[in-house]
Amino acid sequence: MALDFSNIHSLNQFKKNNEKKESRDFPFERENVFDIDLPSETSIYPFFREDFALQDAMFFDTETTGLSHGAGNMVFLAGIGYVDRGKLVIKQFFVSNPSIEFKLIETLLELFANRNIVISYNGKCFDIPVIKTRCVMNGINEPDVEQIDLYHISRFVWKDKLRSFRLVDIEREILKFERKDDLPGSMAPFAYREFLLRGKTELLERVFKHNLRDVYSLFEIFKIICNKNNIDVLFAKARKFFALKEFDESLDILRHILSLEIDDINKKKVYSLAAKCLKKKGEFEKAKKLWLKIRDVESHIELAKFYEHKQRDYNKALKHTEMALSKTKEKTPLFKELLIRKKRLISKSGYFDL
DNA sequence: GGGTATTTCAACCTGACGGC
DNA sequence: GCCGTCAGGTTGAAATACCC
Repeated sequence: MALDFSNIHSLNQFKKNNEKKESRDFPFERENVFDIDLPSETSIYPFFREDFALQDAMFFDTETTGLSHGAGNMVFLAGIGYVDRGKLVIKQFFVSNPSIEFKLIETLLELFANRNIVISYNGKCFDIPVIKTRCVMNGINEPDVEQIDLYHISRFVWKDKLRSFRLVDIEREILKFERKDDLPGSMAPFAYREFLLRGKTELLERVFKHNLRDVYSLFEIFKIICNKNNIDVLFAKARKFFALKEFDESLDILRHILSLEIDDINKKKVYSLAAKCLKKKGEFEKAKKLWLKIRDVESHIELAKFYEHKQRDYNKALKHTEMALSKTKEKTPLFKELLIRKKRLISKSGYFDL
Protein backbone atom coordinates (compact mmCIF):
# COMPACT_ATOMS: atom_id res chain seq x y z
CA MET A 1 0.00 0.00 0.00
CA ALA A 2 1.30 3.47 -0.89
CA LEU A 3 2.25 5.86 1.87
CA ASP A 4 -0.45 8.54 2.11
CA PHE A 5 1.03 11.82 3.26
CA SER A 6 -2.42 13.36 3.65
CA ASN A 7 -2.61 11.15 6.70
CA ILE A 8 0.18 13.04 8.41
CA HIS A 9 -0.84 15.49 11.08
CA SER A 10 0.28 19.06 10.65
CA LEU A 11 2.88 20.65 12.85
CA ASN A 12 0.47 23.50 13.55
CA GLN A 13 -0.77 21.84 16.70
CA PHE A 14 2.81 21.43 17.81
CA LYS A 15 3.49 25.11 17.17
CA LYS A 16 0.51 26.07 19.29
CA ASN A 17 1.60 23.75 22.07
CA ASN A 18 5.15 25.01 21.87
CA GLU A 19 3.98 28.54 22.52
CA LYS A 20 2.89 27.35 25.94
CA LYS A 21 5.97 27.37 28.11
CA GLU A 22 5.19 24.16 29.99
CA SER A 23 4.96 22.05 26.79
CA ARG A 24 8.63 22.72 26.07
CA ASP A 25 9.51 20.46 28.96
CA PHE A 26 8.33 17.32 27.12
CA PRO A 27 9.22 15.85 23.74
CA PHE A 28 6.55 16.58 21.15
CA GLU A 29 4.94 13.33 20.03
CA ARG A 30 2.78 12.53 17.06
CA GLU A 31 1.36 9.34 15.70
CA ASN A 32 0.42 8.07 12.25
CA VAL A 33 -1.39 4.83 11.60
CA PHE A 34 -1.24 3.00 8.27
CA ASP A 35 -3.30 0.18 6.82
CA ILE A 36 -0.85 -2.51 5.75
CA ASP A 37 -0.60 -5.99 4.36
CA LEU A 38 1.09 -8.02 7.04
CA PRO A 39 3.81 -10.47 6.01
CA SER A 40 2.42 -14.01 6.02
CA GLU A 41 5.59 -15.16 7.80
CA THR A 42 7.96 -13.13 9.94
CA SER A 43 10.93 -15.48 9.91
CA ILE A 44 14.04 -14.00 8.36
CA TYR A 45 16.22 -16.91 9.50
CA PRO A 46 19.17 -17.36 8.86
CA PHE A 47 19.65 -13.57 8.78
CA PHE A 48 18.38 -13.46 12.35
CA ARG A 49 17.50 -16.05 14.99
CA GLU A 50 14.56 -18.32 14.26
CA ASP A 51 12.38 -17.72 17.32
CA PHE A 52 11.53 -14.15 16.52
CA ALA A 53 8.08 -12.55 16.61
CA LEU A 54 7.07 -9.30 14.93
CA GLN A 55 5.35 -8.05 18.08
CA ASP A 56 8.76 -8.04 19.81
CA ALA A 57 10.25 -5.72 17.21
CA MET A 58 10.15 -2.06 16.36
CA PHE A 59 11.37 -0.16 13.33
CA PHE A 60 13.64 2.69 14.29
CA ASP A 61 15.22 5.74 12.69
CA THR A 62 16.70 8.91 14.17
CA GLU A 63 17.45 12.39 12.90
CA THR A 64 20.45 13.99 14.54
CA THR A 65 22.45 17.19 14.43
CA GLY A 66 25.39 15.54 12.69
CA LEU A 67 27.21 12.40 11.71
CA SER A 68 29.78 12.10 14.45
CA HIS A 69 29.34 9.77 17.40
CA GLY A 70 30.88 12.33 19.67
CA ALA A 71 29.44 14.43 22.47
CA GLY A 72 28.28 17.24 20.17
CA ASN A 73 25.86 15.17 18.12
CA MET A 74 22.37 15.00 19.62
CA VAL A 75 19.15 13.25 18.60
CA PHE A 76 16.32 15.70 17.92
CA LEU A 77 13.81 13.41 16.21
CA ALA A 78 13.18 9.70 16.60
CA GLY A 79 10.70 7.66 14.59
CA ILE A 80 9.57 4.27 15.81
CA GLY A 81 7.19 1.91 14.06
CA TYR A 82 5.43 -1.20 15.26
CA VAL A 83 2.55 -3.41 14.22
CA ASP A 84 -0.53 -3.16 16.40
CA ARG A 85 -3.82 -4.92 15.64
CA GLY A 86 -2.91 -5.37 11.99
CA LYS A 87 -1.89 -1.77 11.40
CA LEU A 88 1.49 -0.07 11.26
CA VAL A 89 1.79 2.59 13.96
CA ILE A 90 4.59 5.12 13.52
CA LYS A 91 5.30 7.45 16.43
CA GLN A 92 7.64 10.39 16.13
CA PHE A 93 9.24 12.05 19.12
CA PHE A 94 10.68 15.53 18.69
CA VAL A 95 12.88 17.53 21.03
CA SER A 96 11.85 21.19 20.74
CA ASN A 97 14.43 22.21 23.30
CA PRO A 98 17.89 20.53 23.46
CA SER A 99 17.85 20.68 27.23
CA ILE A 100 15.10 18.02 27.35
CA GLU A 101 16.84 15.53 25.04
CA PHE A 102 17.28 13.20 28.02
CA LYS A 103 13.48 12.82 28.20
CA LEU A 104 13.42 11.60 24.60
CA ILE A 105 16.21 9.15 25.41
CA GLU A 106 14.31 7.89 28.45
CA THR A 107 11.18 7.45 26.33
CA LEU A 108 13.13 5.45 23.77
CA LEU A 109 14.66 3.24 26.44
CA GLU A 110 11.17 2.42 27.73
CA LEU A 111 10.12 1.46 24.20
CA PHE A 112 13.29 -0.62 23.74
CA ALA A 113 12.43 -2.45 26.95
CA ASN A 114 8.96 -3.35 25.63
CA ARG A 115 10.08 -4.35 22.14
CA ASN A 116 13.68 -5.38 22.49
CA ILE A 117 14.42 -6.09 18.82
CA VAL A 118 15.30 -2.94 16.92
CA ILE A 119 15.03 -2.99 13.13
CA SER A 120 16.94 -0.16 11.49
CA TYR A 121 18.95 0.86 8.44
CA ASN A 122 22.65 1.06 9.28
CA GLY A 123 21.55 1.29 12.90
CA LYS A 124 24.41 -0.93 14.05
CA CYS A 125 26.86 1.72 12.92
CA PHE A 126 24.86 4.89 13.40
CA ASP A 127 21.55 5.11 15.30
CA ILE A 128 22.26 2.79 18.21
CA PRO A 129 25.86 4.00 18.85
CA VAL A 130 24.53 7.58 18.83
CA ILE A 131 21.77 6.65 21.31
CA LYS A 132 24.36 4.96 23.53
CA THR A 133 26.55 8.06 23.45
CA ARG A 134 23.53 10.20 24.38
CA CYS A 135 22.87 7.85 27.30
CA VAL A 136 26.42 8.40 28.54
CA MET A 137 26.11 12.17 28.09
CA ASN A 138 22.81 12.21 29.99
CA GLY A 139 23.93 9.89 32.77
CA ILE A 140 21.53 7.11 31.72
CA ASN A 141 22.37 3.39 31.55
CA GLU A 142 22.98 2.24 28.00
CA PRO A 143 20.26 0.03 26.50
CA ASP A 144 20.86 -3.60 25.69
CA VAL A 145 19.04 -4.22 22.41
CA GLU A 146 19.09 -6.90 19.76
CA GLN A 147 19.42 -5.44 16.32
CA ILE A 148 18.33 -6.34 12.82
CA ASP A 149 20.20 -4.08 10.44
CA LEU A 150 18.41 -4.07 7.09
CA TYR A 151 21.35 -2.30 5.43
CA HIS A 152 23.60 -5.33 5.78
CA ILE A 153 20.83 -7.80 4.92
CA SER A 154 19.95 -5.74 1.81
CA ARG A 155 23.58 -5.77 0.69
CA PHE A 156 23.64 -9.52 1.03
CA VAL A 157 20.30 -10.13 -0.70
CA TRP A 158 20.71 -7.78 -3.67
CA LYS A 159 24.51 -7.91 -4.06
CA ASP A 160 24.24 -9.09 -7.69
CA LYS A 161 21.41 -6.74 -8.58
CA LEU A 162 22.36 -3.34 -7.14
CA ARG A 163 25.54 -1.31 -6.91
CA SER A 164 24.39 1.22 -4.32
CA PHE A 165 22.61 0.28 -1.13
CA ARG A 166 21.45 3.62 0.26
CA LEU A 167 17.92 3.41 1.61
CA VAL A 168 16.59 5.58 -1.24
CA ASP A 169 18.19 3.21 -3.77
CA ILE A 170 16.48 0.20 -2.21
CA GLU A 171 13.20 2.13 -2.30
CA ARG A 172 13.61 3.01 -5.98
CA GLU A 173 14.94 -0.34 -7.26
CA ILE A 174 13.19 -2.83 -4.98
CA LEU A 175 10.13 -1.10 -3.49
CA LYS A 176 9.56 0.76 -6.78
CA PHE A 177 8.98 3.99 -4.87
CA GLU A 178 10.54 7.32 -5.82
CA ARG A 179 10.61 10.04 -3.18
CA LYS A 180 9.31 13.41 -4.29
CA ASP A 181 10.33 16.65 -2.58
CA ASP A 182 12.39 14.68 -0.08
CA LEU A 183 14.69 16.65 2.19
CA PRO A 184 18.05 14.84 2.23
CA GLY A 185 19.15 13.61 5.63
CA SER A 186 22.20 15.85 5.37
CA MET A 187 19.83 18.87 5.59
CA ALA A 188 18.32 17.71 8.88
CA PRO A 189 20.87 19.52 11.10
CA PHE A 190 20.26 22.77 9.19
CA ALA A 191 16.47 22.36 9.48
CA TYR A 192 16.72 21.90 13.22
CA ARG A 193 19.03 24.91 13.54
CA GLU A 194 16.53 27.03 11.60
CA PHE A 195 13.83 25.93 14.00
CA LEU A 196 15.86 26.67 17.13
CA LEU A 197 17.20 30.03 15.92
CA ARG A 198 14.22 31.42 14.01
CA GLY A 199 11.27 29.20 14.92
CA LYS A 200 10.91 28.15 11.27
CA THR A 201 9.09 24.85 10.78
CA GLU A 202 8.91 24.56 6.96
CA LEU A 203 12.10 22.52 6.63
CA LEU A 204 11.39 20.73 9.88
CA GLU A 205 8.09 19.49 8.47
CA ARG A 206 10.03 17.90 5.63
CA VAL A 207 12.42 16.27 8.11
CA PHE A 208 9.37 14.73 9.80
CA LYS A 209 8.16 13.40 6.43
CA HIS A 210 11.65 12.10 5.62
CA ASN A 211 11.84 10.29 8.94
CA LEU A 212 8.31 8.91 8.55
CA ARG A 213 9.13 7.59 5.09
CA ASP A 214 12.35 6.02 6.40
CA VAL A 215 10.47 4.09 9.09
CA TYR A 216 7.73 3.08 6.65
CA SER A 217 10.34 1.81 4.16
CA LEU A 218 11.99 -0.26 6.89
CA PHE A 219 8.70 -2.10 7.29
CA GLU A 220 8.34 -2.57 3.52
CA ILE A 221 11.88 -3.91 3.11
CA PHE A 222 11.39 -6.20 6.08
CA LYS A 223 8.22 -7.54 4.47
CA ILE A 224 10.10 -8.42 1.27
CA ILE A 225 12.81 -10.21 3.23
CA CYS A 226 10.04 -12.26 4.89
CA ASN A 227 8.55 -13.25 1.51
CA LYS A 228 8.96 -16.99 1.06
CA ASN A 229 8.60 -16.82 -2.72
CA ASN A 230 10.96 -13.96 -3.50
CA ILE A 231 13.74 -15.43 -5.68
CA ASP A 232 16.40 -12.90 -4.60
CA VAL A 233 15.68 -13.52 -0.91
CA LEU A 234 15.58 -17.30 -1.35
CA PHE A 235 18.92 -17.28 -3.16
CA ALA A 236 20.39 -15.14 -0.42
CA LYS A 237 19.13 -17.51 2.25
CA ALA A 238 20.62 -20.47 0.36
CA ARG A 239 23.96 -18.61 0.11
CA LYS A 240 23.81 -17.77 3.81
CA PHE A 241 23.18 -21.40 4.79
CA PHE A 242 26.07 -22.41 2.53
CA ALA A 243 28.35 -19.91 4.26
CA LEU A 244 27.21 -21.33 7.61
CA LYS A 245 28.12 -24.83 6.32
CA GLU A 246 24.47 -25.90 6.65
CA PHE A 247 24.39 -27.58 3.25
CA ASP A 248 21.16 -29.56 3.65
CA GLU A 249 19.21 -26.40 4.54
CA SER A 250 20.76 -24.66 1.54
CA LEU A 251 19.75 -27.56 -0.73
CA ASP A 252 16.18 -27.51 0.63
CA ILE A 253 15.83 -23.86 -0.35
CA LEU A 254 17.35 -24.49 -3.78
CA ARG A 255 14.82 -27.27 -4.38
CA HIS A 256 12.06 -24.84 -3.40
CA ILE A 257 13.40 -22.27 -5.90
CA LEU A 258 13.30 -24.91 -8.65
CA SER A 259 9.64 -25.56 -7.82
CA LEU A 260 8.90 -21.92 -8.69
CA GLU A 261 8.74 -20.56 -12.23
CA ILE A 262 12.28 -19.36 -12.94
CA ASP A 263 14.25 -18.64 -16.10
CA ASP A 264 17.30 -20.56 -17.37
CA ILE A 265 19.77 -18.06 -15.90
CA ASN A 266 18.34 -18.55 -12.41
CA LYS A 267 18.22 -22.31 -12.96
CA LYS A 268 21.97 -22.33 -13.65
CA LYS A 269 22.54 -20.27 -10.49
CA VAL A 270 20.58 -22.89 -8.53
CA TYR A 271 22.56 -25.76 -10.09
CA SER A 272 25.85 -24.01 -9.40
CA LEU A 273 25.19 -23.48 -5.69
CA ALA A 274 23.62 -26.93 -5.33
CA ALA A 275 26.74 -28.49 -6.88
CA LYS A 276 28.90 -26.62 -4.36
CA CYS A 277 26.75 -27.97 -1.51
CA LEU A 278 26.94 -31.51 -2.86
CA LYS A 279 30.70 -31.22 -3.29
CA LYS A 280 31.03 -30.13 0.35
CA LYS A 281 28.91 -33.10 1.37
CA GLY A 282 31.24 -35.39 -0.59
CA GLU A 283 28.48 -36.33 -3.05
CA PHE A 284 30.65 -35.85 -6.12
CA GLU A 285 28.60 -37.95 -8.55
CA LYS A 286 25.48 -35.84 -7.89
CA ALA A 287 27.54 -32.66 -8.18
CA LYS A 288 29.01 -33.88 -11.47
CA LYS A 289 25.53 -34.20 -13.00
CA LEU A 290 24.83 -30.55 -12.16
CA TRP A 291 28.19 -29.30 -13.46
CA LEU A 292 27.45 -31.09 -16.74
CA LYS A 293 24.16 -29.16 -16.97
CA ILE A 294 25.81 -25.79 -16.34
CA ARG A 295 28.85 -26.02 -18.63
CA ASP A 296 30.30 -22.61 -17.83
CA VAL A 297 33.99 -21.94 -17.09
CA GLU A 298 33.63 -22.61 -13.37
CA SER A 299 31.80 -25.92 -13.84
CA HIS A 300 34.36 -27.13 -16.40
CA ILE A 301 37.12 -26.37 -13.89
CA GLU A 302 35.22 -28.29 -11.21
CA LEU A 303 34.80 -31.22 -13.60
CA ALA A 304 38.52 -31.07 -14.40
CA LYS A 305 39.34 -31.22 -10.67
CA PHE A 306 36.84 -34.04 -10.18
CA TYR A 307 38.27 -36.20 -12.99
CA GLU A 308 41.89 -35.45 -12.07
CA HIS A 309 41.75 -35.92 -8.30
CA LYS A 310 38.76 -38.22 -7.72
CA GLN A 311 38.50 -40.36 -10.86
CA ARG A 312 42.14 -40.24 -12.00
CA ASP A 313 40.75 -39.88 -15.50
CA TYR A 314 43.30 -37.43 -16.91
CA ASN A 315 41.93 -37.46 -20.45
CA LYS A 316 38.48 -36.29 -19.29
CA ALA A 317 40.09 -33.75 -16.97
CA LEU A 318 42.09 -32.45 -19.94
CA LYS A 319 38.97 -32.25 -22.09
CA HIS A 320 37.17 -30.06 -19.51
CA THR A 321 40.25 -27.90 -19.00
CA GLU A 322 40.32 -27.23 -22.74
CA MET A 323 36.62 -26.40 -22.69
CA ALA A 324 37.24 -23.94 -19.84
CA LEU A 325 40.13 -22.45 -21.83
CA SER A 326 37.92 -22.01 -24.90
CA LYS A 327 35.50 -19.92 -22.80
CA THR A 328 38.21 -17.80 -21.13
CA LYS A 329 39.81 -14.61 -22.42
CA GLU A 330 43.48 -15.00 -23.32
CA LYS A 331 46.19 -13.34 -21.21
CA THR A 332 43.96 -13.23 -18.11
CA PRO A 333 45.26 -14.74 -14.82
CA LEU A 334 42.61 -17.47 -15.09
CA PHE A 335 43.72 -18.33 -18.64
CA LYS A 336 47.34 -18.66 -17.44
CA GLU A 337 46.18 -20.80 -14.52
CA LEU A 338 44.26 -23.07 -16.91
CA LEU A 339 47.31 -23.41 -19.16
CA ILE A 340 49.31 -24.66 -16.16
CA ARG A 341 46.52 -27.16 -15.42
CA LYS A 342 46.49 -28.27 -19.05
CA LYS A 343 50.28 -28.73 -19.08
CA ARG A 344 50.13 -30.84 -15.93
CA LEU A 345 47.30 -33.00 -17.29
CA ILE A 346 49.11 -33.53 -20.59
CA SER A 347 52.10 -34.74 -18.60
CA LYS A 348 49.94 -37.05 -16.45
CA SER A 349 47.92 -38.47 -19.33
CA GLY A 350 50.95 -39.14 -21.52
CA TYR A 351 49.32 -37.15 -24.28
CA PHE A 352 51.63 -35.35 -26.69
CA ASP A 353 50.30 -32.09 -28.08
CA LEU A 354 52.01 -31.97 -31.46
C1' DG B 1 33.35 14.19 7.94
C1' DG B 2 33.50 9.79 12.23
C1' DG B 3 32.55 5.26 13.49
C1' DT B 4 31.81 0.63 12.37
C1' DA B 5 29.85 -3.93 10.34
C1' DT B 6 30.77 -6.45 6.59
C1' DT B 7 33.16 -7.91 2.53
C1' DT B 8 37.17 -8.75 -0.09
C1' DC B 9 41.59 -10.35 -0.83
C1' DA B 10 46.11 -11.82 -0.01
C1' DA B 11 49.03 -14.53 2.82
C1' DC B 12 49.66 -18.38 5.28
C1' DC B 13 48.67 -23.11 6.99
C1' DT B 14 47.30 -28.01 6.60
C1' DG B 15 46.57 -32.39 4.63
C1' DA B 16 46.69 -35.44 0.74
C1' DC B 17 49.16 -37.19 -2.91
C1' DG B 18 52.83 -38.42 -6.29
C1' DG B 19 57.63 -38.60 -7.87
C1' DC B 20 62.17 -39.49 -6.78
C1' DG C 1 61.65 -39.62 3.98
C1' DC C 2 61.89 -35.38 1.47
C1' DC C 3 60.14 -32.19 -1.70
C1' DG C 4 56.81 -30.04 -4.69
C1' DT C 5 52.04 -29.33 -6.00
C1' DC C 6 47.19 -28.84 -5.36
C1' DA C 7 42.85 -27.88 -2.95
C1' DG C 8 40.66 -26.03 0.70
C1' DG C 9 40.48 -23.62 5.11
C1' DT C 10 41.74 -19.78 8.28
C1' DT C 11 43.24 -15.28 9.54
C1' DG C 12 43.97 -10.50 9.48
C1' DA C 13 44.48 -6.14 7.07
C1' DA C 14 42.41 -3.06 3.91
C1' DA C 15 38.61 -1.35 1.47
C1' DT C 16 33.86 -0.20 1.22
C1' DA C 17 29.55 1.99 2.19
C1' DC C 18 26.14 3.72 5.10
C1' DC C 19 23.93 6.90 8.46
C1' DC C 20 23.01 12.74 9.58
